[in-house]
Amino acid sequence: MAGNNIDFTKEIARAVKFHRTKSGLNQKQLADLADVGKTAVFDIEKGKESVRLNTLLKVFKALNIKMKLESPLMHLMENENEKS
Amino acid sequence: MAGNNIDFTKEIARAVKFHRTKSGLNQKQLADLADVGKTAVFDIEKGKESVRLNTLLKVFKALNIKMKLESPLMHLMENENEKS
DNA sequence: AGAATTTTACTGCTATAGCAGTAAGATTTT
DNA sequence: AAAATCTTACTGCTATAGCAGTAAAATTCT
Repeated sequence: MAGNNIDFTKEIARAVKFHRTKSGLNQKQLADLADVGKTAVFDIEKGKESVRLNTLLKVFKALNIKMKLESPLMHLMENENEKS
Repeated sequence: MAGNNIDFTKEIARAVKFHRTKSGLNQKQLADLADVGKTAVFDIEKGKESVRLNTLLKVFKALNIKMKLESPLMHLMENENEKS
C-alpha cells in the first residue's frame, strides 16, 4: 500500500506551500527561482507522488528546505573502515 | 547548480546499498520486495537524480528508511490555528 | 582454477513528468 | 463592485523513467 507515501507527499505539499507563502512568492515566482515550470510547483503542492526527485530538490533548494534520511541502522553507515 | 542535489542522491545511493546488503538482499530481491523493477534499484544505487519520488519511497519503505524535511521555519508549520 | 551468483549495462517499449500556453476560478486589492 | 493578481486546470508536445528481457562483467563460492 502507498498510504505512507501519500502521507509524505502531503507533508511535502504542505511544507512547500507554507515556505513559499512565508517567502512572499507566488507559484510562478517560485518556479522561476527554482528553475522548474509552474506546473511542477502546482503538482508538488497538490501532493503528486510521482514527481521527480531532482525537480523536488530544486524547489526545496529555492525554499531552503533540506531532506534527511533516517533509519535504525543509518548511524552505522559512516564507519566504513572495515577490512577482512 | 545541481551540486547539492547530486550530493544528496549520492547519499541516497549509499544508504540504499548499505541497507540492502545489511538486509541480505540482492538488487532483484529488493526490487520485488519494493514492487519496482530491478532497473529502478540499480539506478537509485547509481545515484540517479531523476528518479521518481514514489519509486524511491517504495524502496525506502522496503528498507525501513524514512525521509524527513528540515528547515529553519519548519517548526512554525504545526501551529496553523490562526485567524485574522 | 571453474561454477554460481550478482551486478552492470544495454535493448525496445509504454506510460507519464514536465514544459509553455491558455483560460477559467478564486482570491485579494483599490 | 470592479480590477488586478493568483491559483487551478486543461491542452499538445517532447523527453525520459521504468519495465522485462538479455547478456556481459564482476564478484563470490566451492
